[in-house]
Amino acid sequence: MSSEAKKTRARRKAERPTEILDAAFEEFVKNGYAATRLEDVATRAGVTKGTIYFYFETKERVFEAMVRHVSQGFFPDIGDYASKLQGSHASRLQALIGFVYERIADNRMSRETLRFLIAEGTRFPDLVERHHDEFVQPMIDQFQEIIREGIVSGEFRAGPATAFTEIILSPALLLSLWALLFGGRKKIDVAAFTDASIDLLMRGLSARQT
Amino acid sequence: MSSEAKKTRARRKAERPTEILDAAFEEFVKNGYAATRLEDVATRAGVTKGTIYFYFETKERVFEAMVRHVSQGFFPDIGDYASKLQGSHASRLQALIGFVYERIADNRMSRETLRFLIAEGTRFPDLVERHHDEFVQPMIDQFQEIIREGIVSGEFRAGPATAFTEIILSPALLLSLWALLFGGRKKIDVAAFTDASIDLLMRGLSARQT
Amino acid sequence: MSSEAKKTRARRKAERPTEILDAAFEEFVKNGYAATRLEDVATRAGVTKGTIYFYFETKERVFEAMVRHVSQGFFPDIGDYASKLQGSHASRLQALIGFVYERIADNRMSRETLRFLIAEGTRFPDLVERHHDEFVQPMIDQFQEIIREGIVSGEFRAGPATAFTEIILSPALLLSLWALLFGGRKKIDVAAFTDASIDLLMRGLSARQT
Amino acid sequence: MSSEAKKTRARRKAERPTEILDAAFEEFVKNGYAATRLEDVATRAGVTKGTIYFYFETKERVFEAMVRHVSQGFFPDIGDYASKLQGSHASRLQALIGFVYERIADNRMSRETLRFLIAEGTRFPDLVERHHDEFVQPMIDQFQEIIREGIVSGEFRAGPATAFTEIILSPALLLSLWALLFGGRKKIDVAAFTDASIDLLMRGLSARQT
DNA sequence: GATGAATGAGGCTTCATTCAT
DNA sequence: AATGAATGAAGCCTCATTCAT
Repeated sequence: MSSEAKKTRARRKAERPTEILDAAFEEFVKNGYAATRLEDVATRAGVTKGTIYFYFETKERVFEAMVRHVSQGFFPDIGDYASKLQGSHASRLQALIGFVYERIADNRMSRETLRFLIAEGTRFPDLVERHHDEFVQPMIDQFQEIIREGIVSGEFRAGPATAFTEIILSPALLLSLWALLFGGRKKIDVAAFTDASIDLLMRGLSARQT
Repeated sequence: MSSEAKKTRARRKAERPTEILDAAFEEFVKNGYAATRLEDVATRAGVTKGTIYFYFETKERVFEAMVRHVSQGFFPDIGDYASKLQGSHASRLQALIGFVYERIADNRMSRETLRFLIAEGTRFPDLVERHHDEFVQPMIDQFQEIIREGIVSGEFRAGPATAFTEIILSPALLLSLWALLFGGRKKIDVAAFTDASIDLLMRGLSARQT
Repeated sequence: MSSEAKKTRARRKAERPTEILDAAFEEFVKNGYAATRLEDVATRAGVTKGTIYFYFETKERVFEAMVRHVSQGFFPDIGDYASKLQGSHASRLQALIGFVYERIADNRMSRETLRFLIAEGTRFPDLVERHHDEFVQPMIDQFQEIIREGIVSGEFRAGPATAFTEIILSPALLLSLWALLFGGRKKIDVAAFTDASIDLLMRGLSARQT
Repeated sequence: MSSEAKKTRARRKAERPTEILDAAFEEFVKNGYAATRLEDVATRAGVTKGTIYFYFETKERVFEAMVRHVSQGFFPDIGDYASKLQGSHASRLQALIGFVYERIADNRMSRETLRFLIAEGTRFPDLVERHHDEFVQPMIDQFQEIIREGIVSGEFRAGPATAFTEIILSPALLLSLWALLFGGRKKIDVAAFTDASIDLLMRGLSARQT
């Protein structure tokens, strides 16, 4: 008997929505929002169409719930991580950049969520808004804070880029987009790319010449 | 009699495909590939459904032709522009970055093309491939060349980032994505952002401390 | 409550394909394959368009299934019938000819199936093949056998026609075609025609002068 | 310069309708009435769609004209042929049967016309009517006459089949249908089949035993 | 809770027909 | 006479959604 089969009915029931959303993620990734059939989602989740409608009102709600569901997974605790960092502001910034690049840019779920937001953002503006408020802005704020403190401490210079902390995220975005667009064909060495980005950014921000 | 009606049949015919593709661009931007009805494209172009099928085989072909059509407009001559640049490598690099950021990142057609490629790249892999070969790679090559020469001349240092010239494009991508995702809501001052990016990048690349 | 409405869902479902195929037969007879709209088939069957597509993949599949469906009805047991025949070979042959002429040539479903095969055989070659193997060839074989035995027993002469048993079927075909082409306008008395054909054929095959 | 190109404009013009109908025949044979596109007919005829509409009002008229056109070719003069026959009634009947079987049953145009009439007879009842009156009935009448005279002269017996002269045509129909249905796959040796049919029929009709 | 048969609106595509040139 | 661009009605097929069981 499989571990799946061993589960109690109550336990299985509680997991149904999650299973559906996981299946939805794969199907929406494969075909995009409009071209995905709820029937295929159901099949992948091991249920039937009707069951999906028991848990979700419409296809749009499935999509929204799916985006929320996968969003939880890939960025659990940047605040947590940031608060535990030690050392100079420069080293903390480096660590944070590395964390973001590897946890986000190089993460399939994060990447495909970005695709969903770009592709369907017009249809689902709330999703974009939410994503910005819950993930993007806090991330920027973390960087902002370290940089501001670093300037105060004299490690970083107060250049114009400090007004656009987003710039620090941009290489990560490029990494994501590259993967979304060129997939396996034009691979970028994430670790090397991250190191190069950190080198460039740190030097650009630094108050002194290394 | 409208100016449209005055045109000869032959002249009208020659313009029809372009008119259809322009209309297609607007409709695909508004709704995305799948949710766009060719009937609406036709109406916007001032023709009927059947006429579209006289010029294009399928909806997919319309989409592909549309992407190719708009792609021609927004990046006519980066090689041209680059070859005319004078002065130090640093100043030439700055000029090129400014050119790219303003002509591409801050251009609606370019931006929406990026959305098309991200959203529908899986369905239209040839389009992505083509875009890479004709636009992305040449752009990277231009930057590559200036940087390499700048290193030889001693203006730039041979840091790890020189192996990932794409990084220089990344703030421009962020600019594009920001516009695609947050549209009018969270505006970024393009000029100031460009200046900040240039400052950061130039300082990061520079061989000496300013 | 109609008797239809009383039936359980499961029972209704089991009958649906048959109901659809019966309706399809009538519509395809009325308009031919291409000019028949699946919507009309649906209406006649008391369902909607979508239901047809729940049971059949395409219009072509509906047509194929319809031909198979009606084919089952009109020729249940020629082998059965032939094996039960008694008496001289001549009388057995006569009985078999009568059976074929009345059950097949004078049967609307059989006749219209012949029209389908002639009209759409190019588009549905498998249907023709199948029809030949399951109905035509076995029928010919039955005649063949009786004639061969009749020759051995001295009842029939070994003329050249014994190599073309199909000839015996030809008056039946003419009967079918006449009905298909001239319908009610130029009626042929089937019984009299059958008798005349039998008379002619039997005399043509017979070894002695009557 | 091809012989085609040498023709005067006036001469070519006079042949246009014929060329169109010849092309129409081939296309209608290939696809059937409904599935044939006038555009393809035009292309095959070396003209454009508009030209067809210059000569014919509608697709239906093209089809009707085409059937009439090909009908003229394949049975020019059965009356002529019959009137020239010499010898006994039996030998004249044999000759006529042979003529019909070889000129009609074994003729592609005749055969495909039969298919057109069976497939589209419901849509074009006039065509069927016309065909019956101009070709079928005269043919039957010819046979009728010879047989009647043969009975008077004592060559044929006055069996029931003499009331159904059509029977004599039935092997020819079978030959046609076999070709229409099974095409090249299940070939019948026309000459041998004709001989066998004649043998069977003549013996069936004959007043004496051979 | 779950199923899956049934619905029907909607969109892509085809093609006979028209008509300005 | 001939062309071929343009029209628009029509039909196949899809699939989100419903609901009786």
